[in-house]
Amino acid sequence: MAYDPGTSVADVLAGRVPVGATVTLRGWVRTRRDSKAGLSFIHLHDGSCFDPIQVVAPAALPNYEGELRHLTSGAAIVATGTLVQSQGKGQSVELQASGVEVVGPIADPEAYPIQPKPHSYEFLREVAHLRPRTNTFGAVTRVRNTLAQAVHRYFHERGFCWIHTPIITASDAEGAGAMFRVSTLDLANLPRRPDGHIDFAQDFFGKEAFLTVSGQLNVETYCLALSKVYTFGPTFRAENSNTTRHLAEFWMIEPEIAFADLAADADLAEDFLKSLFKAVLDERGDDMRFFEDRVEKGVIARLEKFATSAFTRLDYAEAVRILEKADRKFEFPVSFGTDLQTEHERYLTEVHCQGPVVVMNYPKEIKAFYMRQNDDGRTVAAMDVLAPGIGEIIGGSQREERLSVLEARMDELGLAREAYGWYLDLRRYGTVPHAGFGLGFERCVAYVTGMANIRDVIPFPRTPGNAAF
RNA sequence: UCCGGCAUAGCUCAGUCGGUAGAGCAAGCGGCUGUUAACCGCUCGGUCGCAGGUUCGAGUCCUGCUGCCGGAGCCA
Repeated sequence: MAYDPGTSVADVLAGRVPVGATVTLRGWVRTRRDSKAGLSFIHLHDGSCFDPIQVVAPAALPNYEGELRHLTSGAAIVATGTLVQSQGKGQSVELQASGVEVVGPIADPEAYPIQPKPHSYEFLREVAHLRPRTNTFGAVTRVRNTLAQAVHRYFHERGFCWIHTPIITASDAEGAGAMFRVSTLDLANLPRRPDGHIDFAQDFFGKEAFLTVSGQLNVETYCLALSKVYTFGPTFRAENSNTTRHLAEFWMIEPEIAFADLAADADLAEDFLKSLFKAVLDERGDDMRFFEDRVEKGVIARLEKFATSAFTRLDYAEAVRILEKADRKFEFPVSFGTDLQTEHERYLTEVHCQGPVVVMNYPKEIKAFYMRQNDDGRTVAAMDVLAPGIGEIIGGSQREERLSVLEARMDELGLAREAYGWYLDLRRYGTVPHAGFGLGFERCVAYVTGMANIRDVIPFPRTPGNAAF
């Protein structure tokens, strides 16, 4: 039998239910106001859209005195009635209730943490199981969902294949950051080899295993068979990072395209980001108006500008020249060969270009081994997409597809070729120029919503010292 | 990890020169009103983060610890 999704508040407020119709709405109480005219106004939300619907509960209802007049924020109710034009201001339609069932009352109203008032984000992180009931977190959640759907839609429509790269990796070839160990060994009684080292041969996988820090190396294998691929899944970094833009567990999107160079990679990044932001502007106008009013003035205009104007593209060397000529003192001096600091990225995006910037062709010394060496011998075909207010949102590169060049670079860096056997095979058998990038999904959500802290755009943030819930 | 800041009622905060605790909101009761961040009155609500120290006396000054927040580094 077909699933009946029922009627949502969004259906009603969007006009998909005619005035005069009888509807049943299910959700949670946001506020209740009483009128001695013999009725109560209950704002009901069900998460389907930003606005709640006003339910008018007449005092004549049998459970009015006993239950409805005592409803407080957070109680779960089922309201049935007639959809009518509102007699009051502030909403066009409302539900004239013929019955309101209290499904889940609030056990102790004084103890219920979510009050109809502004809360600090710090406090709401301590009640992360209840914060999705607030305006802000409802809006963030819907925007996050719209972005996720838009990611898959963008790639699907362009013939990309979604590759499910592993979460657990026993490959010691990642090198993108500190990793979380995965083990079933008894920590209190570790098996030892004769030389005293831990005997990982007795561990679950017969060798050391970790949570992935990136699906890139794995997804390259499918790229060199299916041409256009991407990953979208959780990744893990055990870095002791305590900032507003780092999480120990976050979601990353990593497309990889074959027969493509760095310029194509940058085109993809720009086109992709723009399509995501357009989707949010098209689908979540209600939530974006809230972010505009209460979170960050100007977010909507910023997104619109982002979605319609070309990204500035700069060579790293050119970026360095701009910074050297900048009419401003930096804490960290810039010169060719140094990595760009946060203050430099901010100057480029917020002052010099006043918009997103793609910085390309970095010195090879500050970039990963797999990035393709340019003909100048000192730079690699790497790019970062920098966004005003958030910094690096995308990092990508053309990959080194030439076996001898890749092996030489690995030797230079002291990386053991045996550990990368399957990765090097890709360069032995049918190698092609290919490129890709990684987009931190939460950074994207934070940028779109204007939320200042990445811990507030993921349901249950994991950071050093904190894995509650 | 480094630097800085903060910790007082369920929440957001005030608390002067060191003299034993305050407001708004929430919650409860009442009043008023087609209300909408409602309004008015009353009530309930505190081991001032923890442990020491100085002092006749510490929310206030000092030391240590813990937690949180911001910035930096690492990166997405």
